[in-house]
Amino acid sequence: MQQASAEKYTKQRQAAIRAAASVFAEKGFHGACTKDIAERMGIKQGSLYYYFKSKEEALGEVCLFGIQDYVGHMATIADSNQPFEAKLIATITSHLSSYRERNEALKVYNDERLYLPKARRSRLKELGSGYRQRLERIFEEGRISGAVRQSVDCHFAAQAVIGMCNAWGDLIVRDPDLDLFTVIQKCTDLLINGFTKKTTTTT
Amino acid sequence: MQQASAEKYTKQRQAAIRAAASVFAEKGFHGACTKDIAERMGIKQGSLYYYFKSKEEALGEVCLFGIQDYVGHMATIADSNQPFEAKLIATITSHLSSYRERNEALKVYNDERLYLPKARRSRLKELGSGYRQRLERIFEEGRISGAVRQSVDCHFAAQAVIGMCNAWGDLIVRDPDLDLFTVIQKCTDLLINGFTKKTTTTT
DNA sequence: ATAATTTTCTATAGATCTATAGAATTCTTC
DNA sequence: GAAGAATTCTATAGATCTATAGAAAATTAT
Repeated sequence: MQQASAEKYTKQRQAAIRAAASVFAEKGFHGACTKDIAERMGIKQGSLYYYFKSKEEALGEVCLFGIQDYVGHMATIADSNQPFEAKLIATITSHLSSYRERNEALKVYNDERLYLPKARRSRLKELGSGYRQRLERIFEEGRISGAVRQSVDCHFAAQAVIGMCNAWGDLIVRDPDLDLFTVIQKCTDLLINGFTKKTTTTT
Repeated sequence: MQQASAEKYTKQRQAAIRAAASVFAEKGFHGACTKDIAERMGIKQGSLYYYFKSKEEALGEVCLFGIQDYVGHMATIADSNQPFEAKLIATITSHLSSYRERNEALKVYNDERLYLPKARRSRLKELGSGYRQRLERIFEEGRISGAVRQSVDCHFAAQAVIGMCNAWGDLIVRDPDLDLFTVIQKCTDLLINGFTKKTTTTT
């Protein structure tokens, strides 16, 4: 009668995950009720449990869906042979594109993932810290190759990029007319060159 | 018998607000229950309603408490006569200091304020957008005075600073041993000079 | 068409949570 | 130490929400 838990990604289950993402994004995990999610799918509350064993499982799936895309992307970027600036741009592009495409799930990942029980969070944590480590590594390599200033703290730099992307992601989500390409350009310029007037001295 | 709603800031009420901040920060608004808050104060659930008319009022007070400090600070900074860089440093210092001092309330403001009903949110919104506008103005003035590059988009720059401060705030909250002064230095350096190698040409 | 499988429905137990009322206690002030 | 005010307590109504069981409907395979 029940199969749920088996991680099949049928079209229906995708729809369930998206519905959950949408409701969680709007009302938060605890604020949302399973009835809302079911209704957004056009089914009744009880039927939702055909797709998820529990409300928490739904949250877990949404979070995973929210990040798996750009986290996967990061592995490719980090392992590529591009110079520092190209890697940075690729990172920002990937992150901001995700915001445009699956902003709801991403918001849920950012805001609600801590409400998951530890057991369910571990996989996410793995992915998240893999992302951060790779980004940090990019900065370290950039420093070695001379593209990044010596005084830059790689740990803080990575955190800064993530923070900025999330802040700009908000703008992107709020204003659907905002041109993604323009945003990416502005952002990378800011990060690479800083605010103040400088002149490049190509090393 | 009841006086609650009157906005008295007695010591007890401050304690109530801090207790609420602590619980909301940990469990989120909907995830927290009034019993948790009361227990953290050492009183029973029902007694909490002596201090707050409702759970929502508690959230509102916590959010206000979380930002009023550095929002107030911003007015002073913006109106002062310092040059651009000094204003930027003062902004970051104020923001990050707030994270160290009242991180719980600040986290609640960031994460939970959207769950407030519109009526109660308006005052917060006013404060928040005042902050943002002043910060944007600082960048505009900096551009006029020549301290900020022409290609910098002030709207995005302000958003970036806010996003970065919040991301760094996370680090500060997570690691209490982190020296605030060091963090502020690293952050401002990153913002002012960017990641890549440049040489200053003092205008 | 019949059987088997998948999906959805209804109804509900069991749990939890907010807000209130009114009594009981502690603190102030004269 | 008695009167009045402030604070906390107990008990509860009324509401809401999750998860489950088992019947019903829809879909697919034989």
